[in-house]
Amino acid sequence: MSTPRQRNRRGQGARLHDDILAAAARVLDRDGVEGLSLRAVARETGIAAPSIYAHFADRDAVLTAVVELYLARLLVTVTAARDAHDDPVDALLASANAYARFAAEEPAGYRALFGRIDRTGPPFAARAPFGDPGTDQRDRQAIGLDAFDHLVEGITACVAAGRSASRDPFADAVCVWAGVHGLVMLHAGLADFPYPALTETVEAVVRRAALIHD
Amino acid sequence: MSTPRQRNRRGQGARLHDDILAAAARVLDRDGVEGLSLRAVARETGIAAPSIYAHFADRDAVLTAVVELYLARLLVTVTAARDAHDDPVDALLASANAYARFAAEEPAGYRALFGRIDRTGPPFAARAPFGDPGTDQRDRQAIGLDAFDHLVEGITACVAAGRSASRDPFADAVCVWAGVHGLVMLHAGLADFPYPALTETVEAVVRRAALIHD
DNA sequence: TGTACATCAGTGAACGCGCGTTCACTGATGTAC
DNA sequence: TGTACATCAGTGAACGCGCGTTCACTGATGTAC
Repeated sequence: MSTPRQRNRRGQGARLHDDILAAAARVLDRDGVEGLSLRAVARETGIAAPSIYAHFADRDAVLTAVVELYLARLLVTVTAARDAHDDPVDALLASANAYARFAAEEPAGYRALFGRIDRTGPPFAARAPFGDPGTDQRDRQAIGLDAFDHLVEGITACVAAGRSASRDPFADAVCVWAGVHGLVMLHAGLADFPYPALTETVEAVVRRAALIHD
Repeated sequence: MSTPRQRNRRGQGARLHDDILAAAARVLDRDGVEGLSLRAVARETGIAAPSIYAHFADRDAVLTAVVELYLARLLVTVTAARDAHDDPVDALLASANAYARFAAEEPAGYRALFGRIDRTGPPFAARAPFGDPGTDQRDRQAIGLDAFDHLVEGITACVAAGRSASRDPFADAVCVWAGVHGLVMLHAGLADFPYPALTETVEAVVRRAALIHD
């Protein structure tokens, strides 16, 4: 951003927060997580680097916020795709495809998501697979976990409809997730490979991993 | 490495090459690809940073060499696991498990492998799926591609033995690879999750993706 | 056997860079009287 | 309506750091005579 921004009016300072976030998302998408420096974000936003500190504690806070934003958008996309179908198999396939397409469109964000979750707290391990939504502190991992719970429920719904032979929806959800995640990561990390079409491959992976029949 | 090394005798300078490589592999394993700086490698080796330039052109060359070493070791491991079985299904499952275990043991190396291949030339796209071993220039990607060809052949062997319903071993090999890759990457990126046992999950993923029956 | 010398393995100091972060500041905007 | 002032949004210069890389060098090892 070479055009210098004009300063916000009084009381509108919070706007810069969102501008920084949007700029950071662009930087992440363009240069990857290792290119996401405070100075790069400041350049992209069109401000001086120290201005960021009025809105984010440090570089890490910016990265965390970008990843949270990405995760929230991903979740909305997947949920919308799922809710567009009544048939549980269609819903499962549609959400998997939405997930894969979203991740494939912004691979750097997707990679950052998993790189980030890595370094944070215990809540994943602390929660039992289906456990305890009472003491749920709604942080990023909990949101991510909810998404996984949705996947488990999606497979369970297929079983209930007589369309899946799964006898352990949790374990099979791990297989589905691994397949889709792996597909996305392969495409992102190894772009020059004669892959079959993404959509068809996602469908095959999900059908097989989730033991869909008929 | 706080103990200063004693210099090699004349004619033995090439030893440092291997020492640097081994030290770089340790650094990669410990600090990840972003921690693999020339100075960190020099510290780990017990030499001054400029000494590296006698053996590697630049930082990138060190990283490339480490990744090549990693890939070569991975290939040996997988091939050995495969060759220990006569039954084609057993061979397929064993090689997938060897792959996954190796990757899970050195996740930073595995990640670096895919991060590296990314940024290099066209040979993956240039080669047709089964094409043209005549003009094969044997570089790193070609080696990686060979590994993928082995996977395709493994599935083909299962089909020939009447143990797989695959009608497109290439496409199904992509599914298998994605599943195993995804599993490894999930474990590496999101360690705090109540995964089922890795070996069982790998086996389920491979059986389903490769359409193994009986 | 002794000595002068070439070679080789490796070093220490220095460079310029981009980074995260701090600090004291500036100048426009709104408000109290 | 005018003016003094507080507040707010944002800046510019500077810090110390680790980095990749360069350069001229050192000192042990082997070799020619």
